[in-house]
Amino acid sequence: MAMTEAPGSTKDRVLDAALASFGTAGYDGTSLDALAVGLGIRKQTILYHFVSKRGLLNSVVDRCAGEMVSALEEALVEDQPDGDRVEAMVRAVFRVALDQPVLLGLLREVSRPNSPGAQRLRGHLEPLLARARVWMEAEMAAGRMRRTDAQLLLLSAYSTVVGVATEIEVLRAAGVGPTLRPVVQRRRELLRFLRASVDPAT
Amino acid sequence: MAMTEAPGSTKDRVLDAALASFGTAGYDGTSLDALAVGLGIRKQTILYHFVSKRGLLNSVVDRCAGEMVSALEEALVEDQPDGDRVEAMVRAVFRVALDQPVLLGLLREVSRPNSPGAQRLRGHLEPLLARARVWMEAEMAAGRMRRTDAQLLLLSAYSTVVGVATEIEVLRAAGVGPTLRPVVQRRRELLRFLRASVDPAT
DNA sequence: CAGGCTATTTACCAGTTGGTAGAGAAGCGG
DNA sequence: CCGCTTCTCTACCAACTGGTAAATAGCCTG
Repeated sequence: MAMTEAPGSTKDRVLDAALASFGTAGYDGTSLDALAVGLGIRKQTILYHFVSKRGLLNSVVDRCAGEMVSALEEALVEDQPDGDRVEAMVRAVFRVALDQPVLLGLLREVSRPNSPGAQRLRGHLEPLLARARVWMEAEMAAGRMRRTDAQLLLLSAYSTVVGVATEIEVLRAAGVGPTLRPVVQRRRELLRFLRASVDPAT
Repeated sequence: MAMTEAPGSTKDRVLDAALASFGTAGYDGTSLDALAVGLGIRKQTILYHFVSKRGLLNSVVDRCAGEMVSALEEALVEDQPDGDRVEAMVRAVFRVALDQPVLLGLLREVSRPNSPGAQRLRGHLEPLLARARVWMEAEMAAGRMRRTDAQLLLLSAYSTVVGVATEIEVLRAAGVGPTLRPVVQRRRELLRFLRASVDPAT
C-alpha cells in the first residue's frame, strides 16, 4: 500500500519544488532538468514518479486544490450556527494564501484559458462552487441576501483572490516589501465588497 | 525616416501576432518558429526586426503600454471640470480591455514577479501612477477624499483590472460565452468599491 | 548602371527540451 | 538463495529552442 506518502519522501520533495517552480516561473518556464538538479536527483527519477511533465503538473494541482478545498470545508464546518459564513470562507482563503504564497502563484498560472491543468483545477473547484451557488440562491429566496447573479459574484471574488497573488508580487517588485498590511487591507476590502453585494437593503 | 510603421507592414503584423501569443501562451510558451510559421514568414525575419525574442517582447510591451497610457490621458483631458475623474479612468481602461482582450492577457503575463518585461512595463506606468498618487493626496488634503493609502488603493484597482482578464477567460472556459454583461457588472462593482474607498463620509 | 540601404531569405549551430530503454540496487517474503 | 517489486541511476535521442553568418533580391539616389 502506498498511503499518502511520507512528507520527506522523494515524491513529496519533487511536488514541493514543482509547486514553487510552476507557481513562479510557470509551466513552460519550468524545466524538469533544472528541477532535478535543484533537488540533487536525476530527471528520470521525476519521470518515474509522475510519468510525464504534464502528469507532474496534474499531481501538483491535485494536491493544492485538495488543500484549498479542505481548508474551505473546515471553515464551513466549524462555523457558528448563523455566523458570517462569507467572512469565514474569505478568512480561510487568505490564511492559505499567506501560509503558502506559491499556491496563489500556481492558482494564477493555472487559471489561464488554454493552460494545461486549467480544466483539472476546475474539476476540483466546481463542486464547491456549485454548493456555494445553491446556498446563495437559497439565501436570496429567503430574502436574507440581495438578489444578484450568484455565479458572477463568486467569479468576482475568485478573481479578486487570484489578483492578490499578482498584487503581492507587484508590491515586492515595487520595493514595498512582503508586508502583511496590504494583504490584510485587501481582505477587508473584499469583505466590504461582498457584504455590499449581498446586503438585502438595496 | 521610419515613422511609426504602416499598419500592414511585416513588422506590425509580427507585433500583432506576438501580442496574441504572449498574452495567451505566455513568454516561455511562445516560440519564434511557431510565430513565423503562423505569419508565413521565416523566423529570421522576426529577429531582423527585433534583434532577439526579448527585444520582441519589449516592443510589444512598449506599444501596449503606449496605447493604455494615451487612452488614460485622453480620458483625463476630455474630462469635465470636476466630473468624476475616477469614473472616466475606469471607463477608459475597460474600454481598452473590451476592444483588445489580448492586451489584458499580456498585462497579466507581464505582471508576474520575475517576468521579463515586468520592469519595462513598470517604467511605462510609473509616471502615470505617480501623477495619480499626487492628485489623490491633494484631494485628501482638501478633504474631498477619505484618508487612505493612495498607493495601496491604486494597486487594488490595478490588480482588479488584471483580474478581469482572468475572469473573462474563465467565464468563456465555463461556457458562459463572451458576453458583455459580466464585464459591465465588474466595472460597476469596481466603481462602487472605489467610491466607497474614496467617499469622505467614513 | 553603380552603390548603398532595407528587407527577407537559406543554411547552419550549439544547447536544451521532454521522453525512452535498460541496468543496478535495495528491500522483502518464501 | 530466489524471485519480485520499488526506486534510482546511466546512457541516449529526436525535436525544438533562440541565435549567427552570409547570400539574395528590390529599391531609391546619384
